[in-house]
Amino acid sequence: MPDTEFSERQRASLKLWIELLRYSSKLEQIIDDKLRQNHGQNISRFDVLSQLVRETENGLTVGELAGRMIASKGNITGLLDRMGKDDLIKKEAKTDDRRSYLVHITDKGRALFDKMAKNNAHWVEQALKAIDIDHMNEFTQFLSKARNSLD
Amino acid sequence: MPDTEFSERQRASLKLWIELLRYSSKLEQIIDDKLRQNHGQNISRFDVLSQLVRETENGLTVGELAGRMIASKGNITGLLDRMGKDDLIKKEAKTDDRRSYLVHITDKGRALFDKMAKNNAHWVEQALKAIDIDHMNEFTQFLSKARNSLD
DNA sequence: TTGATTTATCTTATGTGTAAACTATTTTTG
DNA sequence: CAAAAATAGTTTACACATAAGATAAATCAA
Repeated sequence: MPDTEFSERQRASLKLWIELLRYSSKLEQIIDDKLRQNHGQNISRFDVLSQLVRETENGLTVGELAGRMIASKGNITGLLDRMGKDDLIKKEAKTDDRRSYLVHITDKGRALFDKMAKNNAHWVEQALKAIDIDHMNEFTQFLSKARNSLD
Repeated sequence: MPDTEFSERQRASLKLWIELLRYSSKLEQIIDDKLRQNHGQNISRFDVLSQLVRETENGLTVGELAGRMIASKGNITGLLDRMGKDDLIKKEAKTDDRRSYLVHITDKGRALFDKMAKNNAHWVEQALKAIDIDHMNEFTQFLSKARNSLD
């Protein structure tokens, strides 16, 4: 992208955008690799489990689950099918709305999630070890505000 | 993820990680949608073209191109095949190393890229309009340092 | 120089993401 | 109430990502 055609503000925006892409995709790659190698799962599956584990009693409908997922919402049907085959989640028909299904985490899914969450916390901490804790908190706040202004 | 099991540093790391995932995936989604709707391309294809446009004279080998890509490197063969069918890039056999291929951008690819880059700069600027320019630059520097420490 | 190793890329199989069309059900509207 | 619209989820087709293994060419080592 030849810089000369753009305004100062556009140049700064593009630089930030590219750095953000670079950093987040590298970080995501690191964590995704760890999850795959150590647990045979990826970030999407971890995301599904972490949403369901908070709603152990009631479960979530497919739509609610999709809405809460961070990374992606695409092909949730297929993702849940595969996770169902692995006995990590289960779906049950909803009685009051027969279009809808409730998704629950299984005991196996919960046990796996507990291990993954523990390891993940360690890997994330390692990946961010060069950043001091005050900068981390400041950065987190900044990102949260920036995200709200995206809508 | 129940917070109570983790140290303060782990909690801060996890929060930052999740905010970063949320923000960057939302931003990526916005830009990806724009590229798809307006140009029928996605970020990976934009990434390929932006790498090739800098090397118009000599082109890049498949491996060099994969190494420079920001988002992903997976299945570059298939991606280049599809982009070749759309006449956006072309591959030629390398004479001095017959295992290798040089990838070039075509005139059509360059014309498309110029339009995409212009629009993209506008969309990125819009998406980041809530952040003042000093914060952007500060944030960019921070990310750049943080990324270097990931290795 | 020959054989072993490395390198560059491709192939294959499978998992995952995107979009559009479709089915079944529920809700809204007249 | 009946027709129309909205909603929940699936299906299909295709694009793209990941990983393992294959192939061919280049390089290294004995």
